[in-house]
Amino acid sequence: MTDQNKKPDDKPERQERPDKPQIPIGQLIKTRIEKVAVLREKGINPYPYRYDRSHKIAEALENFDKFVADETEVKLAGRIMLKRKMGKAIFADIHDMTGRVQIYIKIDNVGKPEFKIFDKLDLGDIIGVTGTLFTTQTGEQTVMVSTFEILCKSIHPLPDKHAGLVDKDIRYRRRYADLIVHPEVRETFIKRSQIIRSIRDFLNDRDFLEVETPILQPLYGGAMAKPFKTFHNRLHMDLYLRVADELYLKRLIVGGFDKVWEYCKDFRNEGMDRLHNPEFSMMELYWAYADYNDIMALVQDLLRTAAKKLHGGYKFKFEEHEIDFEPDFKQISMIDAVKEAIGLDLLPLDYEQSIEEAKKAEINTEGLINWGKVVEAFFERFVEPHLVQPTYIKDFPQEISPLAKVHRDNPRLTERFELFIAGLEMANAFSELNDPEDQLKRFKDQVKAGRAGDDEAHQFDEDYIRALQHGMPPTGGLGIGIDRLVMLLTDTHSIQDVLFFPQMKPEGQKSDSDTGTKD
RNA sequence: GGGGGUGUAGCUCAGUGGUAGAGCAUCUGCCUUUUAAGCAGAUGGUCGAUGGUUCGAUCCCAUCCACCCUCACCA
Repeated sequence: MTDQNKKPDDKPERQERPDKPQIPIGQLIKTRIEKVAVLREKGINPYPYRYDRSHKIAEALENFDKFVADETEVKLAGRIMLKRKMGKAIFADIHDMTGRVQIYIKIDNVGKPEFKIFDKLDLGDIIGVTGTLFTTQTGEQTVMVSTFEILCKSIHPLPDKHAGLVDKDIRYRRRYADLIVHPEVRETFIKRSQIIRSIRDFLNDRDFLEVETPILQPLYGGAMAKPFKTFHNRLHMDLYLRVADELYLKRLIVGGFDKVWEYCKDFRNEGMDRLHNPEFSMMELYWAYADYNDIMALVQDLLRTAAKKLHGGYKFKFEEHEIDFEPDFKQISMIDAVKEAIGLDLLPLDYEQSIEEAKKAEINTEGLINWGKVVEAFFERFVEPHLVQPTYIKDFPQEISPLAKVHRDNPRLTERFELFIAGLEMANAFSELNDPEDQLKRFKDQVKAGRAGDDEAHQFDEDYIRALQHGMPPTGGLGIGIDRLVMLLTDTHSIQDVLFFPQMKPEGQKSDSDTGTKD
């Protein structure tokens, strides 16, 4: 976290306190540490270097009949999740990334000393087993273990084997434990990876060049948002964590790259809730010689591709909705959408008239400093919550779209659209403003708005104007919120559940007087 | 920021104005095809923190901390 109050040469605070370890060394852990010592005394390394698996668990089970017939010896590895001792035999379940399998250890097969070692193993230990496959009397496919190796001794007990981890706070803080005991959580993140991969493949197929641009920026721009601020000691200057990649990517368009995109983390210093995390993932893309209509077609293609990859088709469930990507995504202008919803045409109104209408509609007019903001407020109030099936809302007012090109049919509007699905804002795109004179004027308007108290107004980026002066071809640009896309496609309600490590406050410390915790 | 809720064993949760309980996990026995294995016994807690009321507080009150839900504001 950056902190404006901190002096530049402050050293980062130490998080851990060695005298007070965060994990209490309870009796359970003590017992396990003693087991580690016992293993070492027996000449067994509890943390060996490698293990040659012959198969993943799922592979062994897929070939079960064949392997039984051939008496194929398999070598599997995984974490012990359940253990059932039957006197001189033990059943256990081991898990790897692909699945689970039951293993069977008999004293007759492994010998008494080895059997005793296995008997002392704990839930959570990682082992490798060698054996053949068979089916038990109750019909379960099982590995008859001939030998086993300890691959990692686990010291910290796992959460309850049935209930798992319930406390959301602990699940996010100890995601490793959450992932061990909740396969469905693992599944969500595998899907996340598949979605990102399908986007990457889609763009590669269309000759978009994947690039990287600065995260630390001397000026922040490309989105209406409050930034995180930090300080570079040697340069002795403030830097900002990017709120968007936009202005750098468009500089690359100026530089002659026709199609560029970046998969990136952006940072916004604003509220946190089920849709917002201070750092989040975006995909931004810029396409020379295209306009926002081309981008609409591209987005529809891209989302269909991702949905098909994940669901095998274009229909899927999200919360109580069935989302359908099959029909062409609906398009409607923001003005028309409001008109359709409440019968009010905002287009012919001037600012004062629009404010009057807003008051009549009981919209809070605080901060609505221009006509564009009023239009947006009407849209958010009366239209946005009802957008379930994919809908392009297009032609945003100019005042709230400082980087978008003026609409070819109406100078009050811009060629900009946002895509809404299931009430979520999924994408934001424009025909990019490439007229340096107009961009200069828009920046000046933003600076004015900033002085008037709009703390999300754009900064004036002189070098960006200079880049546009060199000439940027007509360009269509796009940003897609990846976390929200993953939420949509995995039917997940909260952004924290599609981020491995969502932002959390530091873990609670003992609030006694030994530390100056107040600051 | 407003409203509501929660915080008790490693995990999941009961409970009471007289300093605590269950299931799972752990430890010790018995059990060679079990599967949330079973049976018998045992260990384990400054009951979120600090103050107050009280003879006595885990319980009542106040403050604080953390988390969850929700409204508002923003992406």
